[in-house]
Amino acid sequence: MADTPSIVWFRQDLRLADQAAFAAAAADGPVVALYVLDDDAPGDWRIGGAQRWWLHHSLQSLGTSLAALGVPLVLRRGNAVEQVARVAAEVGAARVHCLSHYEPWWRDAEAALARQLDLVCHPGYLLIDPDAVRTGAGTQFRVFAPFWKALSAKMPPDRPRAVPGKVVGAPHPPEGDGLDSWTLLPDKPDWAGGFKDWQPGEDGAAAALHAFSDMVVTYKHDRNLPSTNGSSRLSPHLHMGEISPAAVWHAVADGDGAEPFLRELAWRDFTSNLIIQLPAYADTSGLLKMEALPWRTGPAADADFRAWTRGQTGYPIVDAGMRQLWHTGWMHNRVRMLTASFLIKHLLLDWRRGEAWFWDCLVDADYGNNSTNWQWVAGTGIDAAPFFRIMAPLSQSEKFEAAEYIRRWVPELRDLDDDVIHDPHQADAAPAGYPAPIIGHREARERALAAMRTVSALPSPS
DNA sequence: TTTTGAGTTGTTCGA
DNA sequence: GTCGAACAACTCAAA
Repeated sequence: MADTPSIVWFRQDLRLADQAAFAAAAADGPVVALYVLDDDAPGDWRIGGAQRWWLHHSLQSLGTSLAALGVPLVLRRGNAVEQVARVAAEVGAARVHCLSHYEPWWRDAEAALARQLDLVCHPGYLLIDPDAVRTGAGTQFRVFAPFWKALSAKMPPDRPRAVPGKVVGAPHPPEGDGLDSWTLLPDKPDWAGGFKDWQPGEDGAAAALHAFSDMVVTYKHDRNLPSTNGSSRLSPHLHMGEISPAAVWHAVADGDGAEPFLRELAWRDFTSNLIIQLPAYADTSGLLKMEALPWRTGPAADADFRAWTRGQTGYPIVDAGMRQLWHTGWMHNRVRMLTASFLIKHLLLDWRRGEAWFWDCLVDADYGNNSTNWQWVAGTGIDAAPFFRIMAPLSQSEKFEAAEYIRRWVPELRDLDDDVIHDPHQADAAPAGYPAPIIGHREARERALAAMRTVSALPSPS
């Protein structure tokens, strides 16, 4: 064990258990723990408002856990490459350990740092190293089904490792910022009051996994019902790396009926594969000809967008979802599809506007997942859905039994019966305070189909 | 190289 | 009410 310290560079891996970079640094000698808030490198995809709330609490949790081991968490703000290099110079670090991350700005940062110091990138954000899942031709997959087949053949992942038993802090840790000085929490107004059911941090992640492990059996069915608590709600914990996907896999894989959930877990891996192949996927259609779609713009379109963000479209299931998102930083997955489809198809607004809104509002906002899912709904992605798949919000609301969900998030409709709450205007049951539908379903559907046809008729640019 | 089968999550219409 | 067919066209992955 050397006397010179090593740095653990934390990013979306804010945990101590099954954290290969932390374990490696602890084995190397004295440890300096570092987190850098870099708002410039990601450009428009800097951490959004809701996730900043989460980050504050997760860093607080990590800092407490590290302090108990005698290692302060050093906080720096600015260009990540510069800050990591500067701290390495300040403490005379021999080496920097981190987990690999796959957002384009992180891949750039890792490459830049590797040129100027001894950077060791460890696996652990995904179930498996993206390089390890390949087609027969040696390329990375672009279709989920064969990707899943190839990935699951290499499962299970290694058993998660415990927190290292022996950790020594560096004798003279560098100065850092105070967490409060970053003002990650909302102030005026404090819109995070509805976030109180979340428990960010490694302990909260473990508790969420424990709670979910009994529900895996019913996941396949219940996950589609917004009124039912059938989701894992692990997404923000996984995004922040408060728990490893390997730990999640092992907690549920031996139970009955685990496969549907494990497939969802593997989607994180798949979307990381996609953004490695297509780094600009959040900004550019996977199908180039889709860039010619005639999105609505102008004041009327902007007003419709505002109505969508505020949950004032007159479609109860859509409004319930958008309000849940605003109040809790999370939205049920079925409703994410419905609200996204509504923005894109019914309102004919560019999918990137919705993507950016979700990015700012979701505590689980993730570059690969968010872009892949929006492009899937839009039909612009490389895994394009058929253009005629236009979700019908009213029939989906009935099919997936969303009445209680609507009552919870659209209190104006609280007193309506199940048979009218999905479409109160049709039954002439809407109370005065609830807006009329922003557009009729049939009319919207036909407009969307016409718009899609204009690009389908075009030759595909090659 | 060519061929073949398949692709997360749907909706509408008409028999 | 239930059921099957139609809704397009393209790319990917593997044989």
